[in-house]
Amino acid sequence: MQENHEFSRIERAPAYRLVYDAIERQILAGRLRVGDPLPAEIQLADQFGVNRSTVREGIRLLEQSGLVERDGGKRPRISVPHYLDLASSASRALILHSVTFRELWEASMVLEPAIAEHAARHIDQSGLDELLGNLTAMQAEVVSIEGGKPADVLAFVGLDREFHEILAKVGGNRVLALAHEPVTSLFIPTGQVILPRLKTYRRVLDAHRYIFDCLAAKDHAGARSWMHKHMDDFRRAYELTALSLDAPLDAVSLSMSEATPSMRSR
Amino acid sequence: MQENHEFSRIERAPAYRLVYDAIERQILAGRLRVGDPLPAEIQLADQFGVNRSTVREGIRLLEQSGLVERDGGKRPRISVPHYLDLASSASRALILHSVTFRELWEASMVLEPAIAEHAARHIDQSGLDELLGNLTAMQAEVVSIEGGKPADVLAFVGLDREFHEILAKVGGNRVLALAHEPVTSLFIPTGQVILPRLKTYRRVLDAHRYIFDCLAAKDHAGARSWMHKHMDDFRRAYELTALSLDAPLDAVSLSMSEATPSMRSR
DNA sequence: AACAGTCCGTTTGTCGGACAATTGCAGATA
DNA sequence: TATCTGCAATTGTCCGACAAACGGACTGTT
Repeated sequence: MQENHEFSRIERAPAYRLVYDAIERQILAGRLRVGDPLPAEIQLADQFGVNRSTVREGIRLLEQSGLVERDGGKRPRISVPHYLDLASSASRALILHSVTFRELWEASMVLEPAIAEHAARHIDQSGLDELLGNLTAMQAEVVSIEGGKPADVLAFVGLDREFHEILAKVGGNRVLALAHEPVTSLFIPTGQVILPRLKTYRRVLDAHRYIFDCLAAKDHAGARSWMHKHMDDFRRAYELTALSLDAPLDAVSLSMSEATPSMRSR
Repeated sequence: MQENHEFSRIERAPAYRLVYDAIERQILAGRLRVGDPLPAEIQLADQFGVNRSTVREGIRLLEQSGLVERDGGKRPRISVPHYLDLASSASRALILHSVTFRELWEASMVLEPAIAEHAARHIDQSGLDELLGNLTAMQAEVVSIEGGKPADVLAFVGLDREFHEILAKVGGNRVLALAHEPVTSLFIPTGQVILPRLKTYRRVLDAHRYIFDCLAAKDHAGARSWMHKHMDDFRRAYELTALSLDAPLDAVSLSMSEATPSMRSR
């Protein structure tokens, strides 16, 4: 006969994690505010009753989760995790999970047209100016390439990415922008492979221009529709390069995207 | 006249971050494979030529980024970041950025119908069974509530969330699932507030049932359409509770109701 | 008064060493 | 063979120490 005592699982988290949890709660509860410097390690150690080394390990967890930011040798400050950090983690995770191009493309067929539509509804003059700057830069690239110069693929895909990121930004919906960011990140290395082979530079530029025209005219249906075409083009190009839609994006893609430095500068 | 020397920013990363970078590269390059135990700290310290404490701080960074997993007191292992970890970071970030309910809802109007459509295209019998189990459990809840019992709101929203997560899973698109997860997470606390006030339990159940019927019939257009209605319902309910669409989601929603564990218990 | 240079306390980054608790494993035992 | 036992390896935590960098006060110059 057995006792029917039910013991709940004993959780014995290491002290450094408890430190992390405690500080995280203080931040989320607003008792430690964004921008404030973190208390000195030795003070935290005293308050928690643990060693400074233990506190430091807890702070590393905070640091990696984006809640604490060290700006040079200065005092670390409380901060809010930035989108781009999250997005790059997400991209890395997706690659490690062997996500296929098809999944990526399907997601972009959902997200990108919606983002274009949102952008058309909310864009203002400064957003249009920003897009226009991007378009003229890309135009210059295309003219240069068609003039016989060797294509600066890296610069081109950078502009491509920038166009889509501006769109996500001016839409004013940060949830969509966050969801969209990893998709863009993962498209970039693919674009680097496809563009030099198929030389569809002008085709990309034209698509961006059509979308821009719709945005300027506040034609959200048109923006959505053109973006849809633009994305579908990308899939066709991918297939034309004899790459399988269902092959996982391999680690090579990641190493290439790592080469492009984080856009987060300050 | 100015010299046009361009000095690139000097980056002086601390040693523990270099340790992190080095190990991360080894993992991404596949030289450290998922599931393998991490080399012993002292060995890493020897190889890198730094102190063990420094290595430990680097490992904390890996741990928080999900690349290393400690399973109880055992040797930490290489792992791939799991979706749910990323999603919870994303949710937290969105709340800290004071995202509004409107943004959340707009994103869900994009993602959820698309996910429902995908699910209708790809669902198999086991997925249907899983959904059916969820539906019957929710049905039991609703019957119990309508019978006069006090509503177990927590259990109900848990089932609600489960329904949507199953949908995202059976759709087979991990990019969409990942994008979807934070949205679901953030809807939950909102649901907890709305449901007891408006008592729309049966309405939710009915919507889920309609969606299920469409999935069973592989009617992807119907699934999309019903999900669209379901989401729109949610917005209306939100408005009926006199909450503003454009107020930021309160940080209270996120705060885990958990007492501060004692650090000195040792 | 505005400005630059200097000094000093504080804080972080890193080191070395130490020890208890736990895990994994190999050898001993029934 | 299956189980127990003891040892080595490893992690978590502590202690103490010191160089380097930062912030701020103080001083001297124009």
